[in-house]
Amino acid sequence: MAIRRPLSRLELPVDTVALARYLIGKLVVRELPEGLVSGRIVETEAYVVGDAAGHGYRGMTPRNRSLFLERGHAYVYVAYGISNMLNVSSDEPGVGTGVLIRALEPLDGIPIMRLNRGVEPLRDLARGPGRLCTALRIDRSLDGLDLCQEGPLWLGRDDRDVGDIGESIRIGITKDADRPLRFYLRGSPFVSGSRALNR
DNA sequence: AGTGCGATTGACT
DNA sequence: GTCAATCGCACTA
Repeated sequence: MAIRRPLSRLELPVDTVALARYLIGKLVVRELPEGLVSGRIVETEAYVVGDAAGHGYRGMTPRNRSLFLERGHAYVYVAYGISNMLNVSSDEPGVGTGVLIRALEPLDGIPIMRLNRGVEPLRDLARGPGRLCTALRIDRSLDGLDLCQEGPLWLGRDDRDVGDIGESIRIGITKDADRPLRFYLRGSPFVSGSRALNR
C-alpha cells in the first residue's frame, strides 16, 4: 500500500548513485484531473559529476537548468523529438547531476495509463523512460517541480520490501558507456532492457 | 541562420 | 533481430 505523503528531501541521499539505488521501490505519483496515477520505480540510471553522458556535463543551459536545482526536483526533457524523460535532480544547488527514471510497475490509475498510452498490456504501460512519461502524462510543463512536495507530481513510498537490486551499464548512450550506473529490480517484468542486461 | 545530433519508440523482417 | 521517424536544442559562425 502506498503512503500518501511525499518523500522528505532530508531522506534523499546526497549522492547520485546512492539516490539511484534509493529510488528503486519508491513511487512516482501523478495527480491528474481524472484521478491519481502511480507506479513503483523498478529501474533508474545515475548521471554523475564528470559524466560525459550527463546533460549537465557542459554546464547550465535553458534546457537543463532544473538538473542544477537542489536534489529532489524534476528535470523533464524531450529525447529524439518524441519522448519525454523524467529525471530527479540529485545534488546540491549548482551541481548538474540526476537520476533518470526508466521504468515503473503500474499501481494506481491503470485504466488512465491505458488511455494515455493507447495500449493494453500491463507490462508495456510504463516499461521505458518515454513510455512512463506518456502513461503519467509527464511533459516539460512539469520541469523544475519539487518532487518532495504535494502537487501534480511527487515521489512517494511503498510499504513492500524492495527486492534484490541489480546493476548494469546504461542504455542508449555512447559516451561514458561502460560504467555500471543502471539499477533495476531483479526479476521484475516491468524493467526495460535486454535479457543480458537484466541478469 | 544553418547543422547535426540524440538518456527512444514502434513498425517491420 | 534491424531501422527510420522526428524535432528541440546546443553548437558553430
